[in-house]
Amino acid sequence: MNNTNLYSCSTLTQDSSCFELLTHDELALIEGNQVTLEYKKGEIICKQGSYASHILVLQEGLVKVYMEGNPKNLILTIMPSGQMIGLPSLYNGNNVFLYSVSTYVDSKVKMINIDIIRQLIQTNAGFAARIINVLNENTAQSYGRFFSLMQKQLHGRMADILLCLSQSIFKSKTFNLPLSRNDLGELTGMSTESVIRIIKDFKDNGWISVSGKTIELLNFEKLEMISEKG
Amino acid sequence: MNNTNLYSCSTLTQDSSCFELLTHDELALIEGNQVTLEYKKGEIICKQGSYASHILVLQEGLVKVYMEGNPKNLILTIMPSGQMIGLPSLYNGNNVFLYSVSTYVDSKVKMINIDIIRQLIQTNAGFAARIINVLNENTAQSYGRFFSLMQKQLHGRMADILLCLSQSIFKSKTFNLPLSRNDLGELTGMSTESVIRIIKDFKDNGWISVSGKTIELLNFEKLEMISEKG
DNA sequence: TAAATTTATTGATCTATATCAGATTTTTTT
DNA sequence: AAAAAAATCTGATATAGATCAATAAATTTA
Repeated sequence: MNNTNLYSCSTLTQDSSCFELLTHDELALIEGNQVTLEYKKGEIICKQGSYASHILVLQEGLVKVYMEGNPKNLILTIMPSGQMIGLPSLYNGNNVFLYSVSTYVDSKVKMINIDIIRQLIQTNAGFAARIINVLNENTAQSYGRFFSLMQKQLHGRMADILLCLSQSIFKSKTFNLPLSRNDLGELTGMSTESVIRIIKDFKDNGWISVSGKTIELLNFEKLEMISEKG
Repeated sequence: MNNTNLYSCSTLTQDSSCFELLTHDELALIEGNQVTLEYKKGEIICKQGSYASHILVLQEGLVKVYMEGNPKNLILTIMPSGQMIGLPSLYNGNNVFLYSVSTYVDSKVKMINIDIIRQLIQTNAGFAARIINVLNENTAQSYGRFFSLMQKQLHGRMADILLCLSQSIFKSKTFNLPLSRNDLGELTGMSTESVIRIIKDFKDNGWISVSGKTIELLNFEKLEMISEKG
């Protein structure tokens, strides 16, 4: 079975492609019912449980999408720019955000009135089809993570996340990671201490190198093997 | 936060409501590109990784939707009749089933050509909107389960599943459960032995009664408390 | 620049839950 | 109905990974 999607921490598509199919008038409708806001690093863009009046489009930045738990949260996904956030709230049953979203770096977010999006879905089938694609890509990604978190042990889960960060988010084998060890724990479902021990272990084995916030993947094959074996 | 959705093992909506919005011609198109098959208890309806040529509509029966793992599978959801299965494969990136589906009881499944569904989505925006609703309901459900499995201990997870089976699937506090202890383990992410021990524990405390395949929930408040506390 | 706070790290200990092995019971097959 | 196979149950043991506690390093604030 093709495993490439299975360790994803994020999706790949630039979701703004949804808007390509809109007419001039429809785009104008969106422009008239939208605000673009700037958020500083660490700020909360939307809060789980709050009324979802808008769909978010991340124009610039990097955010985490997470469910709030006590004492630990669960990070569902990391999203780079281009992604749409909050689509599950289109469903009338969840007129509330299923998750919270906060920024890792300074970010720019376009917030589009959710009723306008609902209206466009009802009138422009091509647009609706694109939205379905985005939702399905997210579903595929989240099942992959679900499986990874439920069935693999710490090393496999950490390998999954490192590979995904490299391949899907930063698209480079070296990247500057604005996540804390605690965040990595909430992403991989392990304690902060375990994150530290496993990263140290990968480092001691020469599979990655770490200096400050910069991580470099030195041995992809080995990491993929660890991901595979669980 | 409202927690009622969070322990769901399944969704609630009768998804066939999607088809209400189709015209006579569109329904005829579906009828012409569909087969209805009967499956015996325990048979596999679709296999993870196989080419997804059809969307499934469960007409009668009860199935499990699961990801195959070694040595244990992960049951994503239990689906009663009325539900559509395989929608994530509408996304061109996954023209393959993300999961396997097999029956718990004799079942009847309508299999609709996936290209016809794709076509209807492109031409009938109301239909597309209904599909989006179904996808979003599934997403809400799967995030709830994700959270439950990742953050709760055995007792909380078992309470979640029992409450969900009672409320969403069987809609009765007494139900005949065609799942084995092993299946319950794959649903709650625990070993078969742990399933047995926790059920025994619930029984010894008088919160449920078990005889043969029949389970009765005797103390909802207590089970909800256990689900809440994790 | 110093003080305060947050984050990262390490080692020691603990515990929830898996694993294993064997005994019953139930179901299926012959 | 007997035999075989599968599922359930129980107790004993093992272990992956959490938790705890204390230190060190890095940020932030004053």
